[in-house]
Amino acid sequence: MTVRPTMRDVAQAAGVSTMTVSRVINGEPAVLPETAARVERAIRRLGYQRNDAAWRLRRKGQPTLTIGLLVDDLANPFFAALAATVEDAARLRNYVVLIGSSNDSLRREREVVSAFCARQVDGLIVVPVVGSHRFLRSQLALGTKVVCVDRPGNGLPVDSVLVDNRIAARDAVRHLLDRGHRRIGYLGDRESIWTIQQRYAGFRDAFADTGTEPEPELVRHGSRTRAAAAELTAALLNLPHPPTALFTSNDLITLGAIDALADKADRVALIGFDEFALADKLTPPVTVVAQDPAALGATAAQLLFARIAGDTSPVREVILRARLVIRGSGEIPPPT
Amino acid sequence: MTVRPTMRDVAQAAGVSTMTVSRVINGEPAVLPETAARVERAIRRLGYQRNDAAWRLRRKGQPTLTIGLLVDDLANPFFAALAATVEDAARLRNYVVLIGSSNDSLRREREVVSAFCARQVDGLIVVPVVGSHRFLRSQLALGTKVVCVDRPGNGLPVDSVLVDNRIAARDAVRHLLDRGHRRIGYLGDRESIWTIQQRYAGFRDAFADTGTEPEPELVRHGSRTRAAAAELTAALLNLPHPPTALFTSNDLITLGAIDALADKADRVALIGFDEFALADKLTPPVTVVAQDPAALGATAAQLLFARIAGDTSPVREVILRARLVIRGSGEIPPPT
DNA sequence: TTGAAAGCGCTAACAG
DNA sequence: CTGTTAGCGCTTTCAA
Repeated sequence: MTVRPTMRDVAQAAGVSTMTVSRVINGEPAVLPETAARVERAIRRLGYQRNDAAWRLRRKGQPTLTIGLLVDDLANPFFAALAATVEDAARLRNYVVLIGSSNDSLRREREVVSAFCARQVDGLIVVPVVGSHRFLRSQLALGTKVVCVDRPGNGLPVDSVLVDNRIAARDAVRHLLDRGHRRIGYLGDRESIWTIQQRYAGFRDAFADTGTEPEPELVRHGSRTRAAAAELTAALLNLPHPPTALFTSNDLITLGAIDALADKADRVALIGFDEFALADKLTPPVTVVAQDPAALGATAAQLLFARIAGDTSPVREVILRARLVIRGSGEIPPPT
Repeated sequence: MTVRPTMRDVAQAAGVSTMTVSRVINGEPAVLPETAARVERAIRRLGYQRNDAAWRLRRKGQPTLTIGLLVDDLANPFFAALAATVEDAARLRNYVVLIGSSNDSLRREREVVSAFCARQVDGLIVVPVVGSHRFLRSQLALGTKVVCVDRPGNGLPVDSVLVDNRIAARDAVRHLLDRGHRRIGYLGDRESIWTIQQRYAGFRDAFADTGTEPEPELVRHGSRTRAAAAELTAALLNLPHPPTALFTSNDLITLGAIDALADKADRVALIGFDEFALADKLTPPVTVVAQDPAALGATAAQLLFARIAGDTSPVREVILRARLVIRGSGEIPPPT
């Protein structure tokens, strides 16, 4: 609980003025090597460290070399992978990363982003919750750079990095339709989430392309956990006229569906959105729509640091492609 | 790129002194409601936000309400889960979290921790790399609270939260020995990592308990990736006299071993350290030694915030238990 | 109830 | 090469 020594303490100990200490610390050449050595000894002896707050106060406009990253849920491997690449990109540029999870709550998003901004982050990478982002807008006006990732910024004039969720979902469902499935179950997360909306739209698109419509009783929205998804899946499978195939709207829900399928896994087709570890090792191996969270994070970081470096080009929207990884579960034919 | 308005701008706009603005901002009662209202209007109009650096400079000793969290690799689900609970615990206390990965490099650990300390974090939760932590020690002296998690602090006088790796590994290997296995392969991560050392020691303990020793040719250290682990596993399986069982020292390595086992999975027993998603869905389901990363994170956060709040009790070491989750792969008998 | 002056720890600008 | 002065944006102290 020692008091941090100040520059004055160092100056006194070295018998010089604070200016000289400042010069030594900032590596300015105009100091006699002998003096510099004396100062450095004093610094070491006292364990002096520059007071960052005072430094930034004086040399203002200096970046804090800190960015904020707000994801939906850090415990989700998808966001963890995204966060890890952002952190990598940041460290390469001598930046550190403040991290937070919104858990899909606008209130929490606002709280966390405000806390980040109070610490004067130079930029923010945000997986935005649906809703109004007035507070983000005011931060933008103050010069904080913002990039949205995974979901668009809902009217916010900022760069964003997205995945072609709708097309990828459509292609996946078309893959099932092509194999003769008609009764395809849809298992979705909360409808308020943009990516989920897109994937559901793609699900409907695939049907529309064939001039048909999904069976309403096979569409289940709103499962937020693996267990909830398992329950909804079980309910679908227990229908008098159950689905012959399932499309699940994210990794957690895919896991829940797998839980519920159990010994029916080789009879009901399944395509899940999101790659997950060991998908290739299950029986049958699981066909998925694979996104690349690392690419999302890396691209977002690249855009953000370009803006921080002064890039003032028009707002960009980068769309990354997801790809269908065919493994077996999606190729199970409907019963004849 | 607007310049942030200062308190003086607000004071000017409201026709008062900066002191009055300061009082309004800090909610001091001694301000005429009418004046306060005028000031508040000006604040809103200019989009004023208090300059945190200046504030902390003046009211010194104020906490930054920021902690740093350094894990080995954020992309690893184990550390992601740990990080998520730390972040939760922090937010409950109005704290934000700076995050970083060391990737098992002492240099990176030092760089990241230094960067955190330069931002005056109130505390650090660290998964320490092996080696000397002199720089951490100097931070400790300056009053920064530190808690080590997952691995001990190597002589650092700080609280730590660990898992009984050695005992858990011994029990797992004993489980294999009890079922008649003698040729048990060991697949390890880098030996420099404390947890890995402990698990290897437990592996040897189990043999020692039966008065035997592991087969040296079946022990392979140093695989740092899933692919490397798969290669080493394949090499073991291709020996003239291959192992009848495998013990893998963490999740990544377990996955690699599973890759390599492929169609031999129902003939070679396997117990892996670390739980992983879908372990129960593989064929055969995988017996694991399960740790609880959320409990590690929560406990570490609890200890850290207690210290930050002024707890000066003697250094504590909390040991959490890992437990053997029996699923099938670990119960495959040796060929007769 | 409000304001003026001083100073937190540091550095820019100028002297010497 | 080194020191002095002033002031970053804010709050403390004291006076009005």
